[in-house]
Amino acid sequence: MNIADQTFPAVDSANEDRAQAIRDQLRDAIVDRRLAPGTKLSEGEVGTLFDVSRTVARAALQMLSFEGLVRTERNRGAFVANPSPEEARQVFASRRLIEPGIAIAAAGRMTPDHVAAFKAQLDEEGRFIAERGPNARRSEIKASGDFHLLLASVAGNAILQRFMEELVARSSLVIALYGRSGVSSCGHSEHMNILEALENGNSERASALMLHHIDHIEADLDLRVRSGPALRQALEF
Amino acid sequence: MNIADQTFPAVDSANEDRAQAIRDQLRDAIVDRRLAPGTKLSEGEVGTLFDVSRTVARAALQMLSFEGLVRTERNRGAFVANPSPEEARQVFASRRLIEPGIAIAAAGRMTPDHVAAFKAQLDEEGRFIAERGPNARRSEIKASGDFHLLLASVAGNAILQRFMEELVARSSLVIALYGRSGVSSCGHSEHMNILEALENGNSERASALMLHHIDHIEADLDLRVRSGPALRQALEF
DNA sequence: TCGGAAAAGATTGCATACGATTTTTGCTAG
DNA sequence: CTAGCAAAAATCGTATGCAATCTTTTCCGA
Repeated sequence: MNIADQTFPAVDSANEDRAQAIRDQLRDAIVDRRLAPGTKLSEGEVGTLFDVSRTVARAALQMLSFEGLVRTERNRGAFVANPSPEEARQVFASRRLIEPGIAIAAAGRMTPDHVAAFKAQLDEEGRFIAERGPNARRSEIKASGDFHLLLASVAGNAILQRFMEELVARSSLVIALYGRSGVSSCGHSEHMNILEALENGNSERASALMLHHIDHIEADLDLRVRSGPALRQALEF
Repeated sequence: MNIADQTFPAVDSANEDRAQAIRDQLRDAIVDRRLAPGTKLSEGEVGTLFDVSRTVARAALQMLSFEGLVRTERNRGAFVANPSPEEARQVFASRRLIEPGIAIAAAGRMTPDHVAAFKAQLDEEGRFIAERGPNARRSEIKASGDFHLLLASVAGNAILQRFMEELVARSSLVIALYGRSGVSSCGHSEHMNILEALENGNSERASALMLHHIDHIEADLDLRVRSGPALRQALEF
């Protein structure tokens, strides 16, 4: 897949930082799997696509590199990250550590508005599952991640929220690379159970359900190294 | 305090990214409190000090801004971060969530080499506590943070390790702003207790001790807003 | 035909230049 | 002497240019 095959909506929020807007667009594209792992993101190309100079494009790529979504090699350029199985395990180990705690924090802060937001989120999730086709599948993965991000925002800790954004984005990459298939519908019902526990203020149950949920997501991955890892890395795929 | 009052050793690791080297130097200076919260870090000044162009200096400042050590305002510049009490609470809430888990992971991976490294680390910590003067106090805070970073490295999760680096650095800022005084010697003995539990492979105890340790550090802070928060912010101090 | 070296091309790293925005300075009127 | 405004200085945001490095192509000899 080539980045030039993609189209990006114009960057509208003019007053804000342009680099940040470009980063957001690219991140969405990566998380949505419109940009496959390993895709080269050259500064010039990104700059041309978004109609900015290489300076700005470079800044956007640097941000993505900090988030672990892009890997940069000196004098070679930036590529959509290609997480190794080990990295994948670490992503999920981090989530197992953090998300149950986030669920507990969120359980203590749920308002009716929050509940409504979750319900809307889960509705959308359900719609995408009902649909078929690769496009719906992408949206489904995205929506599934958004549930976790919504939870993090309710928890009210900006630092953890930012970290979760990174972990969810990287999880999406990992699932793209190592996912088998039929996890998502199962994940949907788990999300609903978690919301139920949150509504009831049952933080312990929400936390436990979250832990199992993460385990289930990871269990759906096939983290065995496929060919020789050296070969795989040499071929950059 | 003015950044120009500081001196920075020359950037030696030539082949590596210069921006990264500058970031490391600046981070050390911030964590060591040689650069006080609120200090302006202008691109030009940083560039001149390290003998690079503004382009490189800007990249270094952008990195620090991602780590939360520097706050940048559009068209105004970069300043050493001035975390609010709320931010401070979030930093420690994050640490309470993560570090006990890191202690458990580390307990299962301790080798004799690790134990030796910890002993050396604690020795150094003890030396700085024995010394007096503001310089020793700085080193003491730094060494105390290094204990937590060493633990994170033993835990073997690169993602969590990077996150801990951020949290420890931000904690140092918070302590600079809101710390009372006599925590560190107490912290030293707690570190030794944690190491003992780690050596014995008693992960539960290490985890519990870590949690209490973080509570103690936070309890030593005075997070009441001093004057009107708006005024304080307006004065940028 | 194949292997390898050299040249051409592409891309990054970095410095510098210029317009835009903010901050400071200095002057004038009250 | 102070308030307010205008000009000057400083600083940032961004584009662009050049050298260094990497990649690809070309060409030549075996």
